[in-house]
Amino acid sequence: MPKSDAKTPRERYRAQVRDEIKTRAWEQIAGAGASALSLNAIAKQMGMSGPALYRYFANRDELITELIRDAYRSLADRFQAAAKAGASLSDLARTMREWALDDPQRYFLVYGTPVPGYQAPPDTTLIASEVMAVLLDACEAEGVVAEDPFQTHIAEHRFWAGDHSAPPAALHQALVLWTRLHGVLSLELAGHFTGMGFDPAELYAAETRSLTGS
Amino acid sequence: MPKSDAKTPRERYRAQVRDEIKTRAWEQIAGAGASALSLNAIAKQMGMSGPALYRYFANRDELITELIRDAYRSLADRFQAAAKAGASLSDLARTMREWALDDPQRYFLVYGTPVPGYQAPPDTTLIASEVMAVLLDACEAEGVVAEDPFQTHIAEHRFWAGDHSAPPAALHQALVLWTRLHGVLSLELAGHFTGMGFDPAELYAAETRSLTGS
DNA sequence: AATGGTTTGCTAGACGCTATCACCGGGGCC
DNA sequence: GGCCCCGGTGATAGCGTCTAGCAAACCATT
Repeated sequence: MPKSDAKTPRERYRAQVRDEIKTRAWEQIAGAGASALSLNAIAKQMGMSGPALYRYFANRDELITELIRDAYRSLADRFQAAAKAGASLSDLARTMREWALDDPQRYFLVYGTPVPGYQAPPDTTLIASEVMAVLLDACEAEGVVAEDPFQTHIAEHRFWAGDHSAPPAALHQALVLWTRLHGVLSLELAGHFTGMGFDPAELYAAETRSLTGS
Repeated sequence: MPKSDAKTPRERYRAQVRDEIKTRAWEQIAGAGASALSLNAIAKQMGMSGPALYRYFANRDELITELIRDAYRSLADRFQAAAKAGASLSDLARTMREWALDDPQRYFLVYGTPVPGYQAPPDTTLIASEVMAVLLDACEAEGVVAEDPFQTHIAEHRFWAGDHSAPPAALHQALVLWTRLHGVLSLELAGHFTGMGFDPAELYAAETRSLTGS
């Protein structure tokens, strides 16, 4: 985490301040959502006055973009760590849910409502493909999705899978895993299940079973 | 749509102005998202000056809440109309997607990232249960979900289904239909499929098939 | 037709936010 | 030591929500 590659002491200090700004930003976001992020408030919390922050981040968008990048990165890291530890498909599903529940606002920063004008920087889509690669590996190993006409379509449009060797059924399985888990998670985190009475974890587990054969 | 139940001409004018405000609000939201909604800008567009709007809506939150209510209502209306026309499960799924694609920001207003502090007014959850009731009817008629331990859990927590007579498997089917469709839709509308190459409609159709048996 | 209360819209302004400017002071570097 | 640049400050502009106070229009009643 320190990432202090020891260049000039100047740059170390700079990186340290940037990190603290991001930490405070996460605290604010966790409390009131990304839309309520106030650079002024962060500066005041850190004991310095408004414009000083702009020495470290050009504007609000750049800070948020950085936070999004970090969020993506943390998801990819967890996935790759799980994969390295020999995680099964249902382990990956569990990992996904734990990551989401750890910090719902972080989840929403990645998968939530986009700002119409906003364009994700290319490196985040690259990180997203790392996540997808882990999923593809696992699906190739233990996929159980049924045959479907969609698989002929996906076989002809497998650009997004890069040079991964997974068969069409595995591509289908990875997409479906992604969308189904996201469907349950996002509705749960958005609070659409509150007051309905059942346990979202059970539904999530059921969806996981439907994709792994228990 | 007019809803002009002819009371005093005063109230008719008032309702008319409120409607125009909401119309402009929808235009703004469609263009730049709900977070960019500016009451000032709406007022200027309508040829009146800022604070005059506050004669019609107490504050920004009240306006947005009203928009959310309208959005919910439009979804419920479409679903009930489809049901009255004898729609099948896959017809309902198609209805859902059309409603979402009609106005993505309207979809996000209902199902998107929530503001942490915000509490939905009770009548919106009531409208949500209308939607669910239509889904339950259809699932009871032609559900095909596999047996799963989740169904014993949902049988003991069927509070959300009200006094609907659907068996546990149908409850399960309705939930899964909802979450799976939402999973594909929200990722599609948020742009997470752009650049991947395949057609989201095909994936949506595949998910629909997985829940209706072609 | 005149009157009085209500409703509506206006301007002025308080306050917070992002963002940018010119202007210092102190620490690193030769 | 002397230079310079980096990081900080206050001032300022612009936009946002929202309150307060005032003039005019409206409506119902007498």
